[in-house]
Amino acid sequence: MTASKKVRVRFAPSPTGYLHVGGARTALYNFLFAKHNGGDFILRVEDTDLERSTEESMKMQISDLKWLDIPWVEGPNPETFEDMGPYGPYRQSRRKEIYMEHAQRLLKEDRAYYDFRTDEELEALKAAALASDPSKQYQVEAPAQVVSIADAEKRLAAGEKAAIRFRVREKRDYVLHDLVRGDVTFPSDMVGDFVCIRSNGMPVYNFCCVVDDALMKMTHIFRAEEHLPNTLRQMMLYEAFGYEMPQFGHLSFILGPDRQKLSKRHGATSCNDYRLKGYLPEALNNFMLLSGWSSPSGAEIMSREQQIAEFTPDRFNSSPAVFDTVKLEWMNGQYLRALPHEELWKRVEPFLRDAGLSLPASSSAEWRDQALTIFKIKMNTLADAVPLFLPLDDSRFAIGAEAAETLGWPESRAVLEAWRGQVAAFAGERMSEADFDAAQNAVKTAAGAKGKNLFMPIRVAVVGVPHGSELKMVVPLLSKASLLKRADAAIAGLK
RNA sequence: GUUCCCAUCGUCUAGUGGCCUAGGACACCACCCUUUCACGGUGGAUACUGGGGUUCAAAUCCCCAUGGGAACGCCA
Repeated sequence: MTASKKVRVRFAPSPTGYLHVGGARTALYNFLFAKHNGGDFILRVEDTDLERSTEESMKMQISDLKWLDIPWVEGPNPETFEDMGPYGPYRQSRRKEIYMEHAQRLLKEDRAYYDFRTDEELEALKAAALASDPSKQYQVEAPAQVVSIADAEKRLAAGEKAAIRFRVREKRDYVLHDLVRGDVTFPSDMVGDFVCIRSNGMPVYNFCCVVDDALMKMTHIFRAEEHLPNTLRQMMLYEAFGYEMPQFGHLSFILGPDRQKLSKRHGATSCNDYRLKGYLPEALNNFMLLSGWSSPSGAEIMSREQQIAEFTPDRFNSSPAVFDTVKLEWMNGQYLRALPHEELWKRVEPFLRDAGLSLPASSSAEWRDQALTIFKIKMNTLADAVPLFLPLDDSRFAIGAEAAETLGWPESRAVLEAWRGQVAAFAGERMSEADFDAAQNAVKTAAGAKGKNLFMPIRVAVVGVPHGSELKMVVPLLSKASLLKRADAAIAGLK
């Protein structure tokens, strides 16, 4: 009673596509809960749906979990995908014998029975029941004469198919002490005799879930709210097996802006989508953490350590949360700007490479540092780096359409020509900030322009557009030859 | 239809009977910083779904209504 067991929690996705943000949040919560309590976080693959589960999906989800830095100590090895841990196998498709043994147990104790009825027969029963009393919810019941185990085995051996159904016996209330919702009372007649093993021999979700959670010694189950009504069946199963129930906590949904459950038609919903869009896993984690849970300290941006330290289930919010991508973007910008530049470059670089940018000067650490200093201010996602770095690629440089107005100003010609002259006269390879200031002053005097009439044309002659980062910061990133070519292009664009 | 869950600014949320003329964050607006755009800073506008109770006192407890959602599968 007093000696508390080691906390064991799991994330149990079904591998039918990418990892969804809702699933990722569930994984995160379980992981943080385990860490907070010095327990273990386990990954179990629920692939009993042969139709939809694929090996490929499992690997994608594992990859997403790795990207999010949510590691598990038992489950498929993240590299080899082979089971690791003492309670395996961790894929339900490989645990069939275990489920069958449990089903046999239920059969012997008359808590379950073989059901040879066809779908059509069951349908007819339902229709008849509804016809006699339409106000009552129809539930499947055992036939008056259940086939004996011995007879059933003979018929099975002869090739007939039967499902194994759990027998819901007495009518009474079941009360679940939910960690998120408090006490929830389910009347037992909310469900009929439900299938444990399909006639094709595959066990069904609620059955596997109980067997696995019990055998894998789970102490707590945090899962999505949609499973709440399932819990009644699971409670019945725990009771029939005599297994101790873990503590449950049913998390509220993540919704789209239309307050419908977040789904593909809302756009980006998988972690992979966000990875591709240039979101940082730290930011996505932090954001998911805060939709459905709040920090007792009121913190918003939280380190992993702080998250673990503060994570307790009494902070769950029982109402659903709309996934606010605008706030996620803000948060990503916060994380991104806080990254050391070497690290930020490592993350930005693949996006620049994928965009086909050629930036020879980026081999210099100093150049990278300078470029990130000025560009990260304008970035919220890693992908935002592409249009920012693009003008630095000589082969991609072009005078943008937004430059037309600036190039039409009367003093622009004088400014551009003076600027070109300054660049041409410059003796070094790259201007420093001071060099640029001096050159700009000279242009100011020569062309008699000041304010935006001065620097906007120059900016056009540097990056191709009139708005952007501070010139004295950008100019040192470009070579003299490059600046010269650009000035020529701008002059050619004059009215 | 039956059962279950949920209900505070546009959004994420704080709030567990008096500290609430309801706090924070994003977004929005204004101003400051800034020779542009951003970043940053300061300030502002905006919410307890409705109705009944309980109580000296209710965003907080109870009931009803309304609205939203889920489950009711040999899907998970």
